[in-house]
Amino acid sequence: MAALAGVSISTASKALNGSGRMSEETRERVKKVALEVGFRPNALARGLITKRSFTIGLLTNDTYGRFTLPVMAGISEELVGHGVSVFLCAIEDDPERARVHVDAMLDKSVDGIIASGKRLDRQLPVDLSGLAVPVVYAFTKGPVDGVTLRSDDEQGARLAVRCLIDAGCRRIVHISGPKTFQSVRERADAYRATNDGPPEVLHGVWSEAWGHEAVAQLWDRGGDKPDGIFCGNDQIARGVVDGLRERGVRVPEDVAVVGFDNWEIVAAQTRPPLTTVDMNLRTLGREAGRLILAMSEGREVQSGIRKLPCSLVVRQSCRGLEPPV
Amino acid sequence: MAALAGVSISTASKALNGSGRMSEETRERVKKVALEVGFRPNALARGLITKRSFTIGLLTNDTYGRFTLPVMAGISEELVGHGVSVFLCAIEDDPERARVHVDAMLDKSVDGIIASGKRLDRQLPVDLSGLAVPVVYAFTKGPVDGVTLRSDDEQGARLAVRCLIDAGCRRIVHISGPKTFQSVRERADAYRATNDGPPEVLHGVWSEAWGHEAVAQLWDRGGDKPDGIFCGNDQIARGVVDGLRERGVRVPEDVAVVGFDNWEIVAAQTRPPLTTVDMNLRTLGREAGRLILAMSEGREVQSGIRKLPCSLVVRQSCRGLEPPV
DNA sequence: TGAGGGTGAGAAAACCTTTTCTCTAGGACG
DNA sequence: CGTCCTAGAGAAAAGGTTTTCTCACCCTCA
Repeated sequence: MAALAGVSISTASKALNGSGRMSEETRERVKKVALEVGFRPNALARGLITKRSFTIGLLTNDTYGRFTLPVMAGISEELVGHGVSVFLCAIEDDPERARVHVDAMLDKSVDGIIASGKRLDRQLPVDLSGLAVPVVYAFTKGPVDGVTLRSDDEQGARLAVRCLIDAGCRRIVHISGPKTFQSVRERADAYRATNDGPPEVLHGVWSEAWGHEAVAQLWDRGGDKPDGIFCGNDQIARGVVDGLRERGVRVPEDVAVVGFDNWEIVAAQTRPPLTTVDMNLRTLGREAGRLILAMSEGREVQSGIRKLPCSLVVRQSCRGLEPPV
Repeated sequence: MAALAGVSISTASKALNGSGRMSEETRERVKKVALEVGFRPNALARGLITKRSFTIGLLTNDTYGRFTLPVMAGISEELVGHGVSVFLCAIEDDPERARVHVDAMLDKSVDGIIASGKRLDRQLPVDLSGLAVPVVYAFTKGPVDGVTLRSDDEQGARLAVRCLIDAGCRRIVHISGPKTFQSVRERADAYRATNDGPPEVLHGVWSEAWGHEAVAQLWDRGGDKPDGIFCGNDQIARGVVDGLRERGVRVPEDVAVVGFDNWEIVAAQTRPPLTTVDMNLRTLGREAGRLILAMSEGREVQSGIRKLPCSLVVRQSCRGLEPPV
């Protein structure tokens, strides 16, 4: 113990924590010695008395980590500087597993829990309200009186449609996922509100195959072909782009395409690479971290839903405004 | 405190932990009361005295989580039943960040650290040897005297090549990633050893584009065309399959293709879906969990490298043996 | 009947901090 | 010269467990 190097345990503690009263000289001396011997206060003992463990839990049902991973990165980024570590608990959609994980976290007196998921309109299969610790819902549905963070899908969709319009598209079609998803409806609504031309929305599943098929539907029927396609996610967009290429339709010259999600592995590998909407999940994670920290420190945080803006990542499938010559 | 319901604190503790001496009746009574009042022993206090925090840290530099996520799932799956929670620390490749995370974990007295990564031949940018806690290296390079877990890439590659041979391929080419990767060399060696026909290995980068280009190289030159292609990973395989389809070559009828990684999002969405080698990372994670648990409990674990077998996931790009009629 | 042994259970120490309280000097002030 | 105040630092309690020690009691055996 660093106290061996001059002072009592209590004085040492106060010196290191900047509390208590003592001469500046004593304080400095203690700090110096602590540094020299590499003193590490035991977080368990500290937590026992301060009631703060500098630990939070992240609960998610997103198996692929497509959404959770960026969120996690943001949280961690925000919190590690405050000495807070994050428990990651992947509960598939199993209430039992969720319960076990939550119990384990509670046992460890986490300072807070962040619930995260893969859908904005589904709750995790576990009830987190009424827990003794604060909870933030990030990219998953929370209770009405909870603190919820989500992406602004309408704004993101507007971004996408505007990009197509700016690229000169006159007839834009929206190919999206199942209508049962709230985000699908929101994006479609924003599409309808932003689009100048005749609106047309095709619903299917979240797969490349559906993108293909949708293109087939559009091109095999008579009548006008679209010159711009706004896709509900990047997988669909990839299917669409592949489908178009196979038909000899050039992207973006003949038809411009915009995706949604900015899932690198899909968006960047598409030929041509996808222009797509990024939900800024990392930023969302940072914000979640900031909020849970505030709440765990007892600061009051306003409940309700916060929508964080999306941004557009311009690659080659839609270039938007031509650069001024 | 549950002790209010009958006995002293010490007796209660002993009753719940199955230690100490007391009548069976007392023990049962305490347990019953504890259950009724939902007694939760404080893990901090317990950890303070037992020197076990029931907490381990997972350190990874795998940003996409492609490898880490299954490993993590396995670890968690194995450990949650023992009441152990997992800190996930994503350090890009930043030694400074790694240091901070490791310090945070050490402060929290983790019972062990599992180091994980995205390459079998690269160490994490932080030195974990000489730490007071046990360390297991899972899917990343560890020190020679460390406990290391990895996939058996040679065996996996043999599986792939055999599948092609069984499908009747006479001329199999191996299209893989950069020669600087140890796994690339191992897979290539296994390919050469298993393949009957003339060996041909093409090295490039880990991308679909390279798969395309490799197909172009093979088909645009004169001479025999391969009838089987073993790819270094699924992204290359996807590029290859797409390239073949665009040339009107049928998969698997004309050319059978096998990938590596079983990265669902790529393998399952390819047309046709990829037959590919799965490294069983979840199992690897479970094993890592089992080992770190053993080590944290003081049980001796033999150091060295353990290779875990891969398995073949048969989809449609190579069907292997035709089913007996 | 008394000694010795075994059984059941509680007391208390220990784990490592933080925090509050107490104590000692020394200085200012009356 | 005595009193009061303050600065500086240590003593001790508290936090919730586990674990070792101790104690009381009853039973057995001589």
